[in-house]
Amino acid sequence: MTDQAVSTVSSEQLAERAGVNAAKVRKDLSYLGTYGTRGVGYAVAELVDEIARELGLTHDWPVAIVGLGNLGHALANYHGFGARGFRIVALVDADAGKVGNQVGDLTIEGIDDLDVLVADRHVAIGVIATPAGAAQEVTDRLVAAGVSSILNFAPAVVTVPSGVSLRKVDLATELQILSFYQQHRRPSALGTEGSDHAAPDRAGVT
Amino acid sequence: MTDQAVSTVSSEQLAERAGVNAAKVRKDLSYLGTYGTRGVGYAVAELVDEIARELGLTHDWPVAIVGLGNLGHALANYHGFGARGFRIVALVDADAGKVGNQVGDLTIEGIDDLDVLVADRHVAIGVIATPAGAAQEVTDRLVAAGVSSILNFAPAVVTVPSGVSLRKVDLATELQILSFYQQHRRPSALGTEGSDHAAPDRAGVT
DNA sequence: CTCTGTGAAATTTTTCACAGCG
DNA sequence: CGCTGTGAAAAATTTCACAGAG
Repeated sequence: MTDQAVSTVSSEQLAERAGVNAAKVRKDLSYLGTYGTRGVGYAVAELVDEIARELGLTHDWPVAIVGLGNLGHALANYHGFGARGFRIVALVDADAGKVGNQVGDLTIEGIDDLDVLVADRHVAIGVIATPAGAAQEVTDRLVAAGVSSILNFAPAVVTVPSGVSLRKVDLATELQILSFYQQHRRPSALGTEGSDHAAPDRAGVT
Repeated sequence: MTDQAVSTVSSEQLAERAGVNAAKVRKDLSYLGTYGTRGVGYAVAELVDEIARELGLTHDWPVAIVGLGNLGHALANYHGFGARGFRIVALVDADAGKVGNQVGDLTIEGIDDLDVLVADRHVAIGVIATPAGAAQEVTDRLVAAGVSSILNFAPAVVTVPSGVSLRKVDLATELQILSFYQQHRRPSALGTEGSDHAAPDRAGVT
């Protein structure tokens, strides 16, 4: 909407785009302390700012990616990160054959440099894109080095100490969820603008 | 647990591994119609079978990946899929320079062959790994060709007709969620076995 | 008039707690 | 005994519905 120079938006419009109830939009935004204008709606620019602030996107979060296989490369090249304030500051791989290779602006570094590099560049978020077998060890090393948020793409369950945030993206799980719906496809479908298992995630707290 | 030849498991044990309450495990499993044995627990093999059946993993779901950039390659090479019954049967890209390239066992095919290929190989699930700009068009073509489930990795919102399942994995969103927790990090952390925003997804219905 | 902000109601989810089976 | 299955209670989320601000 910002791109389209829309200046204000109603809860009804936001609700339609998000596929939810308008009351929910208003209730949720009310928790942000965001004030819309009665009779008008929400100022788009203001709303974007307030949400960015609440999500911590006004801070700068240096990210390190560990594991430069296909997925690691995909993540390293992914433009969406920079656009939302995440700065990739290090690419790390255990394979000596990859160390020294250039990926975009960055050079792949060895896993032995992890400690130094995390400290020097104030890495806040570690992304695990290693094979499953290496995931726990890499996680431990990242945490030991001071990283407090981990995003795990490896198909392995890893555990972290209390106080460290952990999220896991499991590609196969996503397919399983689709498979579940395919399996239970209703004879007559509901919904207006298409189906919607696209709803975002739930999450617990540390 | 199957790998470790564990024969039975209690709701308490499952709950600990999943990071939830034991009563929830029992309640949830009760909806499956799965019967545990009182005083003993659940038979691992039986539970795995019943869950697989419920999720539709006993069926064979042919998958087509569209867009063979880094992410597409990562997905094509990702072993977790086959392990859970998803068979990748086609790789499609619009770039003539990529068509004919081999990735694993498959050869990249042109987007113009999409219709034929979806029909011939009974593709049930389409994975979008294209740039954002191409996502909606590719989705439309997949749907027109008969694909009824879409997993969208492109950083773009796509819409599908009613009756088609859609999920979106947004890599930047995952980072934003971590950033939110980092921002709101409690001075004293809770939880025993580490934090847990690793909780799975919510989902709506078609 | 329109559209927000929000108490209150409705609904859904989660947890408790315990009867009862093996 | 130990652990499931499940009503009932508790908690959380979502929706309703409307007073009131602009």
